[in-house]
Amino acid sequence: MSPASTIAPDAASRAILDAADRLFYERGIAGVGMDEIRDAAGVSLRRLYSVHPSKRDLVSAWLNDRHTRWMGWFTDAVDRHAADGTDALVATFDALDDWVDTPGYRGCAFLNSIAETSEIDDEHRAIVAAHKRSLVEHVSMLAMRDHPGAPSWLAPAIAVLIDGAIVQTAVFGDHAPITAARSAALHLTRTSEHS
Amino acid sequence: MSPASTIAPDAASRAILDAADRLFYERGIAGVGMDEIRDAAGVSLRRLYSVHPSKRDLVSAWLNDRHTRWMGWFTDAVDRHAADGTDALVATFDALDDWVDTPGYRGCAFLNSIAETSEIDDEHRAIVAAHKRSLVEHVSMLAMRDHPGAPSWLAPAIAVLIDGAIVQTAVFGDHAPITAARSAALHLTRTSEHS
DNA sequence: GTTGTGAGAGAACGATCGTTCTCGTATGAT
DNA sequence: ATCATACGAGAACGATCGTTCTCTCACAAC
Repeated sequence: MSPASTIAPDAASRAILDAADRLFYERGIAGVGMDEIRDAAGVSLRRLYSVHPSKRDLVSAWLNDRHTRWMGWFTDAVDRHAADGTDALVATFDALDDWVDTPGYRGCAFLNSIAETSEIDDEHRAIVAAHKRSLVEHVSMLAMRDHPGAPSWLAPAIAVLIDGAIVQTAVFGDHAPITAARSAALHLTRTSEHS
Repeated sequence: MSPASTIAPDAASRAILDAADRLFYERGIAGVGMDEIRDAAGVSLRRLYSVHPSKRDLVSAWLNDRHTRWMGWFTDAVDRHAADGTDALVATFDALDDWVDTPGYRGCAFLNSIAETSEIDDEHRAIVAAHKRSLVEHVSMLAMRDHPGAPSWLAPAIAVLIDGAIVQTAVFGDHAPITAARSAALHLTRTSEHS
């Protein structure tokens, strides 16, 4: 049987990362074999290993790729929800509301990935910590822009509410934690200035 | 070589659950083999399987056991920190502060366990959801007792802050998220009555 | 046309791990 | 004392999976 046509290198890379994203996110890293990534990406195992020499490497590449895509989506979604005058810090929870409705929602891929990392995998942990730091920094930027007089704990507290809402919605399967977090954020942004 | 003396059944059960708790929590469920549980518990594989017919069963038993022990510790720690007049809802973060200093802290064992569960494991998910519901209910009880006039979103928002603080401290490795969450909780409990 | 290179298909290998089986022995009943 | 049962020790089995290897063919250069 003749081999299937070879895909262009960059298209193959994209297909691999897309397959990794879908499978790793929905079933966990340990729950997906390289064979399944190969099948879903439509590449050969040989090609897969030539692009990512190990599963660890593939996971790192996936996390980095997802980081840029998720942060892009998040900042856009917050801007969109803040466009009608909603406070940007409060709008972060409207963005989360959209996300949770996505089919296959399973919480935060980054938190999930370190939770299942047995022993210490410094590389993956570092990527996850950088991602979360990114999130906290974006929230801080919004807070400094819209609430310059707010206490210094406001932005990190909003970030804590965001992560808490993400994990609780994954556990409970409903929007209630986001709704409660949004109410708290609304209250905090309205009453914490100059305190 | 003569076999080691057989341990009494209930002592063996306790040793198995203690070993499972230490190993599963520190290295993840998939990262620990039944052989290691056997070694750490000091029982034979035969006995281990006679008490828990499968690893799944052992994980369920471990989660249930940890649930009762963790909730007992948590409620006690909150009471202890609230004894000096600190608001009970705020004291939850003082309790978390103690926990995070524990050597080997790796965040919430329940959240970690569902994060690494590939596919859908309904049994474990149900235990985790029940645990988190328990936590939310305890916080609600404290809120109704000490802040009867508070809005209905206060207790679930505090619970979101608790879970967010737990996961962020695990990611960042410092107390900052707990400190910020505590400040937010303090502000919320002081200003949200009757609103 | 010949030849060399790169890659697809998928078998194979080695390690890990959940689970079961075998064997030998200690213990308790008769 | 004999025998049956229970159980510890640990080998063995089977499945899974990350990784590599082999075989083959397409295609480009000369």
